[in-house]
Amino acid sequence: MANHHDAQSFIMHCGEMGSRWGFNRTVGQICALLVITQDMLNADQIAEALSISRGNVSMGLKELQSWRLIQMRHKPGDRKDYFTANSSIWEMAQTIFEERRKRELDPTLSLLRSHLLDNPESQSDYGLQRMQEIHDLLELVATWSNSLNGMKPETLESLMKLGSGVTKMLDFKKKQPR
Amino acid sequence: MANHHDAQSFIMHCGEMGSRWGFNRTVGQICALLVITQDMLNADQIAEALSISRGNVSMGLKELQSWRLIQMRHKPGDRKDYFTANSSIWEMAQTIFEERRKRELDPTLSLLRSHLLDNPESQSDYGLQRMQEIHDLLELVATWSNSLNGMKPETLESLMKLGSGVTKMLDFKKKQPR
DNA sequence: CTGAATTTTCAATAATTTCTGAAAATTATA
DNA sequence: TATAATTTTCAGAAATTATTGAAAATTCAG
Repeated sequence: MANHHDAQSFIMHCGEMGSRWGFNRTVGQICALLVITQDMLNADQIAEALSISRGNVSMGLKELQSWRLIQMRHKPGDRKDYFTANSSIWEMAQTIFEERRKRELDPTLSLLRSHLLDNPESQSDYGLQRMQEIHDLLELVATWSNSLNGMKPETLESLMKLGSGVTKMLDFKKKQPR
Repeated sequence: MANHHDAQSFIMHCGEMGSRWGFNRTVGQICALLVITQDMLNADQIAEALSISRGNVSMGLKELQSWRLIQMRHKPGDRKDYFTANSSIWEMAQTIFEERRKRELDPTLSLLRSHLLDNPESQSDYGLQRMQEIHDLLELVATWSNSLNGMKPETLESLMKLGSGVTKMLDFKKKQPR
């Protein structure tokens, strides 16, 4: 690690942002550390590097595994568990996206679904109408985010690079259907 | 409000989800209440409806205004401030999206930008390389999310309805450049 | 200007979340 | 199997965040 200061400040930043990204400070720090470290690290090394307790590292690693962001490995002749970031940044981003959908959208979607099923006479009620709108929006976002999941990094990248061009593409497509 | 139970359970749900969506319980509840209520409400009515203190309502309303999700209005001959959700569900979703980008992406993007500028010799360092990758990804996501901002609800909707079809469209575009 | 109506602020406290570290559980080695 | 190495758990402590409510500030009608 050439510039220790940069690494350290990046890790601390990820700790501070952690809660905004859906996990806590320690989890953010551990994740950052594993992402910018090439070697595999064991729990003691992580605790040492971040000055946090062994128990906290254990919980953090469990959380990161539940997010499918890190991988456990073993070194021959070493009984310790070693950890490393799971894959490319692209794939990690996709995973985070998917996990967040599960945590932030799906519960609400299922609540709304059941409410709306129980109330077929929704037309009349303003509140239920709004809930229907929210439901439809979330469903669309969920479908769409699902379709991102399957995409290869390259596809995703070229799609994103279109940026605002995507609007133009839409118009283009409309004028020349398949 | 035809079915009081549905409304209440939706509001409570939004309170519980609040923290996952980037605000706290009360803010989630106030937002939900204003979204499914057709009439404008004043702070006392909100406090009453949610059984929370007047002070808490005041802070929650301020927060929601900073998210640009609600609007303050006045009734003739009434000195109280009245509040209502700002716009359509579509537009609210766009706003939330944009605000979250500002809070969850922009700070990291700017940290990374400055680190990478300070270290032109990044090639050699694994950590800096990874930071570069994260930077590029975030920049792409930010650009792309910016392009969503300007879109009309209809455009956004038709884009989303494409769902996974977006991949096919990409291929199509490649084969027939402009 | 005065004072009533209203909103905002903020210190105190309640609630929640995170973290520690020692004990319990697990796993591998001899 | 016994024991040493390692990880996990979880009760309690620490830190953080949310909430209350009373006091301060603001706004406005007369």
